[in-house]
Amino acid sequence: MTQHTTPDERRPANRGPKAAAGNRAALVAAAREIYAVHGLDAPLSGIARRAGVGQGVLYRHFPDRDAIASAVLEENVRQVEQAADDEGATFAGVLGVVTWHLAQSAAFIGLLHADGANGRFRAHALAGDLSERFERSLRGCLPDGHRLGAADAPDDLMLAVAMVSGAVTGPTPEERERRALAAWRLLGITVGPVAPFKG
Amino acid sequence: MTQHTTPDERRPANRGPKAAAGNRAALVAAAREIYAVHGLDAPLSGIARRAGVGQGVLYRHFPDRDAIASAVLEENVRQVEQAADDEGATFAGVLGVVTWHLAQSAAFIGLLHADGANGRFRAHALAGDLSERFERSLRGCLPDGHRLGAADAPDDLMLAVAMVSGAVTGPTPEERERRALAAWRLLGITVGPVAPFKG
Amino acid sequence: MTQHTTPDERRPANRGPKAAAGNRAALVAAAREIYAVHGLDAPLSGIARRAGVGQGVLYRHFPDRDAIASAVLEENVRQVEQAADDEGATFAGVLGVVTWHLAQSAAFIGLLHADGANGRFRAHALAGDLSERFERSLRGCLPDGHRLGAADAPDDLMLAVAMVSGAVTGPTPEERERRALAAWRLLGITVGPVAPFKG
Amino acid sequence: MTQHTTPDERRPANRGPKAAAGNRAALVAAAREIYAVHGLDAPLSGIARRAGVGQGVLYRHFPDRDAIASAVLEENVRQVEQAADDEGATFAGVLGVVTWHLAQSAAFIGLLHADGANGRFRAHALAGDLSERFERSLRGCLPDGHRLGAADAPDDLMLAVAMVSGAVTGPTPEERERRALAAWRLLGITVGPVAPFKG
DNA sequence: AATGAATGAGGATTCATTCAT
DNA sequence: GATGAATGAATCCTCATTCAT
Repeated sequence: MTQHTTPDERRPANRGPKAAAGNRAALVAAAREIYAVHGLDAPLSGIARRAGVGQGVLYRHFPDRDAIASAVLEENVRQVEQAADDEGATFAGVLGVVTWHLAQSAAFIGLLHADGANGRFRAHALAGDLSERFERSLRGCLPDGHRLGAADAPDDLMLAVAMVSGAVTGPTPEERERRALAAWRLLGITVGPVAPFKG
Repeated sequence: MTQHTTPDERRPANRGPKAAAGNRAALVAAAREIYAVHGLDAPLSGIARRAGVGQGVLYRHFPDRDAIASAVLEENVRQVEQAADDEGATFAGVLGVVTWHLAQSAAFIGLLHADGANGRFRAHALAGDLSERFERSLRGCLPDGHRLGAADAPDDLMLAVAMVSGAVTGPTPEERERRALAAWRLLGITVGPVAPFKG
Repeated sequence: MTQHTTPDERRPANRGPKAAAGNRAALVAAAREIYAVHGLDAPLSGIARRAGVGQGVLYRHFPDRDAIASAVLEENVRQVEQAADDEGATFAGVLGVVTWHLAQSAAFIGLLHADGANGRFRAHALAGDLSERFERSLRGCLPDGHRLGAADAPDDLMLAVAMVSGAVTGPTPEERERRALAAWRLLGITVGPVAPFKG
Repeated sequence: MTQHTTPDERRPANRGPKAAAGNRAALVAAAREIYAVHGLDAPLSGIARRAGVGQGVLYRHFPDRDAIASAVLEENVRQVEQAADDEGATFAGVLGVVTWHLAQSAAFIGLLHADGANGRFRAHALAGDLSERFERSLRGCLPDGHRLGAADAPDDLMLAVAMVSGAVTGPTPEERERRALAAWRLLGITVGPVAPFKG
């Protein structure tokens, strides 16, 4: 046994290396959509198909299942960071951005507090890194004296996010947003306008 | 000298109909343990193996994947019902039982507000039924004027449970209990002793 | 994502557990033939196909690639053991049996001195065991004073076998037998009739 | 200010035609090392990577898998030829060179008597050519009356080489050399110093 | 009623080979 | 000429599900 391929006939066109960046973006976008519908365990082949690329391209860009999930999450976290770094950023404002992402992407945050306990996501370096970046951004705009900033309960901030995130279910972004807002309200936390961060 | 044609190796003995009930229980127990370790997507074969029965028995008792998950959940819900029906039951007391189950079984509740949005559990009749029974029990001991019983926010009760449940992560029951209690505290809800219901 | 099967239509008949032993034998036979043609790296799927069973059956009987290779080899080794254990067995006679197996199965012996150095066969417990059994049988009928039994060169016996085995190439059993006999002759070792062991 | 449209990221520099010969040599060297570790079935991509060139370069120089293997072998054969052509060359001396190559490169010789029977190397023109050159060199210094030069057994020479080669296994060159020498000894053939040919 | 083997579709992953740049 | 991304077929392996015994 030496090989196993059959180059065969004609190929559907090799769009060349130029396509690399575009392919990566397409894969992340596809993954986001697939995750929204099928969850994090969705077949990778479906992601490649939706992105319109071959299976191999997916593996070239993302060596394993977690890599692509992290890439999806990374985009969310970056938006939150930008919102938090923005001049005049307020805690409520940033929470609005967070809430928007929660509503858009069922997978978001779920990843952040993933612990592998139930075998889902083997928290690895990147996930941990993202989680820290997310927390740092949020904590950065926490006003003095805010109840989530109590010195003797340092976990409360992320716990609250986890609670809201855990309550976010529903088939549509609208329904998820509604539930997220209700959850923040139950916690007595004020949230700004729910919207993506626009520079 | 029982049969003289094909001794047929040796079967582990067909323990007869009497074993049926025992098998069912063994399967549910096995499923609970497997779920705790491997999550809800664990191979069904592993459940049968741990229960010490053949694959066929699993299918005899539970037609599909959800059926066994529901059976596991059913036991949890029944305990909550019993706690709620108990004489002198208090809301805080029942929440203590709920919290105990949350801490024990990562799967619990997660199932209750599963909506299929993330592809996990195709909410079907049984799950819906369990959810209703759970909610009815809880609401039944909600004292007048409790903040989770506001007439204009009927969803708040289950939303709060979902929030706490969503925050419950961690490798050990102890850690999960700790987080659950912290979550109830953040919500300002008083919880009684965390323990299983003992008739 | 929960499942991934589509039981679909009608199945090609489940021949039932009775087929188990037959299937195992068919797999070993198929593997032997496939190995002869395509080498040890031949696709496992081909073995299953030739045996007329599903892929899963192969994996049920043989957990990994080495397991089936060992099973093939085991049959060869057993014949050699029987030949050696036979009353009136002579060294030359046993070598005749060994030579017959060498000529029949290109894979045989190759496995015995596999060392994984070139990444082929990860010598594992079973392979080691087979190798020992083979050597023990051979050494058992080595006459006193035979040049392969020199006390100060204990490796010579297996080395000689490896040399002959290494020289055995060729498309047909006849050609391989011819070369094997020529090799023994070069070594100055007398070999009995080349034939399988018949009890 | 060389081009102003698409700077096109940054290519690792096209080192121009002059690099071609160097690339070829690097590929052969890389292949030799890879083969030693991973065997002849090692991924071609690994060879290109180790050589520090793109995949395309490999295909430019070597149209197929066998081509590169042959190129590796060619270097070995050339050394043997040089040793044989050297003034005052002796059969034992050339065998020393052969033995050195056997010990260094597990792949060597294995290729020479490859016959495709075991699916490894589809003996093709080049391999056949190399085999002939190798045999011619060896036979050229065979002294009259040497037992490997018997007129009625013309195959004995290459058969002996194949036998020794087949016995050469082991993780280190030292171990392989030890076994090779033991094999020659069993054959009663005298071998000169084991070393590469130095002009 | 239980057992556990068989089935085979599905998903993961690897790599030989092509080809735009 | 070189680069290395893209392609996708092939293979591996797992499991849900059926069913002979």
